[in-house]
This record gives sequence, C-alpha cells and structure tokens, in this order.
Amino acid sequence: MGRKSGVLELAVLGLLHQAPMHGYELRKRINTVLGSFRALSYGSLYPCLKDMLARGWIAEESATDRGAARRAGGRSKIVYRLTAEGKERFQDLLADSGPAAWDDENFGVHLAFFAQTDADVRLRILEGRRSRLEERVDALRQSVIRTRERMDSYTLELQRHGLESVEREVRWLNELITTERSHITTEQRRGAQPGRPETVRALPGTGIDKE
Amino acid sequence: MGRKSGVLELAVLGLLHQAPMHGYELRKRINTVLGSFRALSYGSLYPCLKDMLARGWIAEESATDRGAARRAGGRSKIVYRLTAEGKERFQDLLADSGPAAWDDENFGVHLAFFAQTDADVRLRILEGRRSRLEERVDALRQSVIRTRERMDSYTLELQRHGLESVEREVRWLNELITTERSHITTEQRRGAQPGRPETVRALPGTGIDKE
DNA sequence: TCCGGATGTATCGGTTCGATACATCGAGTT
DNA sequence: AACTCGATGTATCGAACCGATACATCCGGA
Repeated sequence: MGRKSGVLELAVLGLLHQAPMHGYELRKRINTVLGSFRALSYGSLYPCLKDMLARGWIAEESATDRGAARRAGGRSKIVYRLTAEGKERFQDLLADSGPAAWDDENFGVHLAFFAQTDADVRLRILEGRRSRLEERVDALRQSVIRTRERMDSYTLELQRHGLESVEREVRWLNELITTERSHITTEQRRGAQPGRPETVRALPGTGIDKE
Repeated sequence: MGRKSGVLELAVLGLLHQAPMHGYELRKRINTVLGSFRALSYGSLYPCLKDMLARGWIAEESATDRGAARRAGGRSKIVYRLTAEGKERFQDLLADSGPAAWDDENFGVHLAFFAQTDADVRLRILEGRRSRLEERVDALRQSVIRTRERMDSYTLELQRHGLESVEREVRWLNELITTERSHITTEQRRGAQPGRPETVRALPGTGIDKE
C-alpha cells in the first residue's frame, strides 16, 4: 500500500516528531518545507498514514474537535502523534547514512531533520551526497563536451544550465560540510556529549534579502 | 493510453524530427539531453510510441537490421520516422506558447527544440516561464521569512537554497531573453523572412570549463 | 444571511516508474 | 573456439503516485 522507498514515511515521522498534527497540515508542511525536493498528494498521504497506523508507529489523538462529530460516523479532525515505536523507527531511518540517503529525494528529507541526528551522521550524509553529485557532474561535463558544436545552441545552453546547477549544489554542500566540521571540532574540544548538539545556529549566509 | 500532458509526445516528435531512430536511442537521448528536466522509462515510452503509431504521427522504417529477424515473430530493431502528420503535429505543439508551456516539464522540452520555432514564440515562452518562476520566488520568499527563526537552521538553509536556485534560474532566463530580443531586432533590420532563423549561435557564456 | 475560501478527510482513475524478462551483438579472455 | 560480460534492443507488469474530485465544516465579509 504505502510501500515506496520510505522517504514519505520519514517525512511524516519527522514532522510528527516536532508536533502532533492533522493530515492536512502534514501535506502543507511537506510541500513548503521540502517543496523543492518532494511534492506529495493526498492520494499518497492518507494510505501512508493508514499503514503507519496499522504498524503502530503513529496513533490517533482523537480530538473530536469542537463537539462537531456526533453526525454520521462520528469522526472528524484526526490528530496524529508519534508512538514510542514511531520515534524509534524515525531515529533508525534518519541514522541511515548509507547510499540510499544520497539520492535526490531522500537527501532533502534527511537534511530537513538534520537537527534531530548526530553530527557524524550528518557529515557522512553530506559527503555521500557530494560524491553522488560529483559523479553526475562528470557525466554531464562529458555530455556537454560531446554534444558541443554538434547541437544547436539552445540544446547546449539547456545542458550547460543543468550542469551549472549541479556544480552550484556541490559548492553549497561544501559550505555545509565545512560548517559541520567546525561544529564537530569545537564540540570535541568542549567535550560535549555526542548525542544531541542543541540546534545549531548561524550557518553561513542565511541572508535571503541581500538582493 | 499514452495520454498524459503531451510533453512526452513532444519530446519524441522533436527527436525524430532530427533523425529517425530506435526506441532505445530515443530513451537515451531524452535522459541526457533533457535529463535535468525530464526522465523517462520504457514503461512510458513504448506505449507512447504505439499510440503515436496508431495515430499516424510516426511510422516504422522496418529495417529488419542485419538479416537477423527470421526467428520467432520476425521483428527486431524498429526504426521510427516522422510522417507528414507527425511534422505538422510537432509544429503545432511546439508553437503553443500558452500557460501550458510555462511549467517545469514542458518548458525544458520546448527549449530543447527552440531552434525549430519562430523567434516570437521563443520570446513568449521565455517570458511566460519567467513570470511563472517569479511567482514561485515570491511564495518562497514569504515562506522563508515566515519560518525564519521559528525553525532550526538546517530547514532554513534547505529552503534558502531552494529559493536561490529559482532566483538563479530567473537570472538565466533574463540572459536568454536579452539575447533573443537582440536576435529579433537584428533580424528585422535585415528584413529576414519570419520563419526559420537558421540555428542561432553564440549564446552568452557557453564556456563550461572556466572553473 | 448567504457566499466564498480555507480547513479537513477520503477515494478513484489513469499515468508513470522501476524492475524485469528476453534476445542479439561485439569485444575481450582464456 | 567457447565463454563471459556489457551494451543494445523490445516489451510488459505490478506497485506507486498524481491530480482531480467529492464531501463536509468553519469563519469572515458583503
């Protein structure tokens, strides 16, 4: 039913880990927060919720809302929350820093919940993602060079733009990795416990309005 | 069957417009040339080809290859080519510069075959695409500002990066538009016929290797 | 008071993906 | 010469997914 690659599950788990909420709210947040990486429709969400419910990862917090549910069936406004198993499952999925976490969809979701993992996991994912993108850059460079001159300039420009986007994302990852490394070293110097380095703040260049 | 939005059809039509080829080759080219915008699996391609065949847009050029087909069934290596109706349909789809051509998937395919259309169509599509992206930029800016401070810096950085990508694409479009406009004016000055401005060359900054 | 839009749950049809099966070919290996 | 291996090539199937839609409630403004 809601089988897929698990990325949807991770997203739901992560959002519910922050606070209990409705399916509606869940969908909205996924589409804004992870918008660039992942879109989601109700046709996927509700079956997925049903699955996770059956597996005991989440539970209904039947709020029944403002007394308006006595009508047919009786159900309305279902608030979901994480169970203990759900939290466990969330940590498991999040801590998977293997190749599965490198690719487009998975990486975005992992990054969105980075604050809930350990620094070394973050670093491994970041570096894995980077190597993945570097492979892609190589392939694209080959492709651009090969078709250069043989194609019209529009096709070329299209490919060139695609290549540049990936190159730029690699540079972005490099910044993140640098920041991450400095966090780790300062952490070790202070002898902090390796578990939850309270929400890291001040990544470089978080100013969107300087243009 | 192969209904969808027509973007797949346009891609196939466009590639066959350049040269007849196999389904296999078709898939490869779509995934490299339009790679960043559109991926395609055989599960979509072959049904689509069957449809277009039935509608008379393409035809088999039963090459039967190197005499190796007498075995079971007798078919192997099917080369497809465009029919007259196919070419017509291709021009129709390509000339559609309406809102349908603004969105992610459609735009990439249109751009890839820009050399086969008129300059004014190109300009309209480019500008439409830009306005579409500008709307998205507005929404994202709102989103970033709204969640700023209320979220951890990773989520914020994720959103910020998404926003920056779109902003950069707008800038890219601006360059393309400028180039396009200059083409139109020089064309008019020379009094060229408004039909096929032979493959435009030398878009700005086509150097990929300067880093 | 009535309308429209946001909130909210849920499903259905159709499209697409990913994996796979099957077969041939050329190149290199032993 | 036989063998393997990867690229080429056609084709399909089940599962996942999207987009549209139906239905209902709530709230604010004309």
